[in-house]
Formats: sequence, structure tokens, C-alpha cells
Amino acid sequence: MLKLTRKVEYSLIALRHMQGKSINSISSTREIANQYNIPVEILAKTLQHMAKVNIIEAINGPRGGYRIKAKLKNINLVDFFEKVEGPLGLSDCFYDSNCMQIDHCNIRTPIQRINNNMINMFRSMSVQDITN
Amino acid sequence: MLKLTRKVEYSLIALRHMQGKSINSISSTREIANQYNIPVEILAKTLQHMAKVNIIEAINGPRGGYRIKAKLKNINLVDFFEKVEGPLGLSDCFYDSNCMQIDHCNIRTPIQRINNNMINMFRSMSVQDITN
DNA sequence: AATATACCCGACTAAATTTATCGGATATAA
DNA sequence: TTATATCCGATAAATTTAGTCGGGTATATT
Repeated sequence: MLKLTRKVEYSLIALRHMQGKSINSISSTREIANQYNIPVEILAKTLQHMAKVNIIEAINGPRGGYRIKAKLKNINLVDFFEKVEGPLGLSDCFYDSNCMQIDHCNIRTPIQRINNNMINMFRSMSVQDITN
Repeated sequence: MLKLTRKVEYSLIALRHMQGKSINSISSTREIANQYNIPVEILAKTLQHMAKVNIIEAINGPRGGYRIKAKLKNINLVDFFEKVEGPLGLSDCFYDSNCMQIDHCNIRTPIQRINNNMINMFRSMSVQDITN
């Protein structure tokens, strides 16, 4: 319960790895996967996805790879989690009201308060707070 | 990602239900399950578990059921989540160091900071904040 | 131009976790 | 004695997460 997914973890590991290198230097999927014991194919997907949402940038061809594109300081953790994993919330009912008990539920409002606290907490941190 | 489990949700729904009734009045599994559209068997387990960890108390026999036993005001959400669902943490490595990359991981410390923030946030709220 | 390296991406499979079901037991009020 | 309710281990189903596979495109290097 309340866990980060591997996808998010791998993304952060990769970003931190890239940020530790000189700007504009390129990191390949294989290089990162090897260094951190991550399955290559899964990391590949993860990086492709981060490229698609413009957090990093892909360079094709031999000697290609990825480098950071966005200002990590300007991406808060809510934005980041949502870009990488999709909508965020302690319960589905806060972004997709398909719940059988939507009418009877007696805890929706109180949980929403907690949810807001959580969201605010994550919003107060940037990706750079983690990758630095 | 970062979701509560149904077990936690059902527990809270049940607690709030009981708290809405006069003290010492008894609620049966069936009564709660019907009112909130929860599968009876699953709610039964959930309540049995809450009884085992002394949050509620079971009364056997016909006209039996459950009633609140603990002071909900004194149970913070971290304690509650852990009693109901087990150890809490954004990543497993904070309570079970069986991770392949424990030696290489470059984000353990930063994630632990976030984790602490989250834990503190949940610790600052009591079950009663939700069930009231 | 050929080649090798690296990203791209959809379809699929496997594993883990969460959710739900079943069967039979015990306790007790009426 | 009976009916209602909790108790509880085993198991099954569903969902989510994690990982694999195959065939594609782009490009630096020779």
C-alpha cells in the first residue's frame, strides 16, 4: 500500500544518474541498466516514455542515448508522478467516479482531505530535490 | 500507485458507521455490508482482523456483531495503516532490505526523505479525524 | 553503401498483489 | 434445540505491476 512503482523508481534513478554527469553528456539505456541492475527492456520503455513527455531527450544512432531536457527544478513531484504513472490519488474516486458505493460512501470527504494533504506535500517538492 | 487498499477503506467505512451510532450499540457484518455495498465475506475478514488488533470488539451469537473498542482519537493513521495492512513505506527497502540494487541505488536516501514527510503527515492525523 | 549500435513501440507473458469466495468451525441468545 | 453471528484457513479470481519478445527506424562510422 502507498508504494511507488518501479517505473517511477527507475525513472528517478535514471534522472539522477544523468544529472550526475556533465551537461549534454549522453547516457544509453544499457549503461544505466547495467550500473543499477535494472532489466534493460523495462528501463528502455521507461526512458522512451520519459522522452515522450519531454523530461528527457533521445539521441538516435550509435553513441546515442538520452539526456535531460526539462528543468527538473520546475517539475514538482505530482506533475512528475502523473507524467510517468498517470493520475494520482489515494482512491480512484477522486479522478474516476466509477465506484459502486459512490452514493453510500461515508468516508469520501474525509479521505479527500488526507488526499489533499498528500498532494500538497508532493507538490512542494521538485524532481531536483530527489536527483540532487 | 499510492493508493489505499480496500481493506483500509472498508475498515474506515465500518468504523465511521459504528461511530455514528450510540455508544455500545452493536453493528453486524451483514448490516454494514448491505448499507455500503461491500461483499459480506470480505468485510467479515476485515472486521475480524480489526477485532484481533483490538480496534473493535466482537460479540458472538445472534444479535452479535462489533463495536468500537479503542480510542480512535489515540490511533494515528500510521499505526492504523500498519495494524490493518502491515508495514508502510514508499519502497520496500525501508523495512525489508532485499533489494537487488541496495548497493547501487542512488535514490534511496532522497526517497527516504519523502517517505519521512509522508509518514509524518499521516502520523499527524488520527483515525477519528476521518471517522468524525 | 554496408554495418553496427541505439532508440521505438505494440503485443504478449509472467509475477505479484489485491480482492473475493468457500467450507466448515465455534459461540450464544432465544 | 435452533438460528444467527463471529471465526478462520484454504483457495480462487481479478487486477495491477513487471518483464519479455519481435520487428521496426535512425544515424555514426567505416
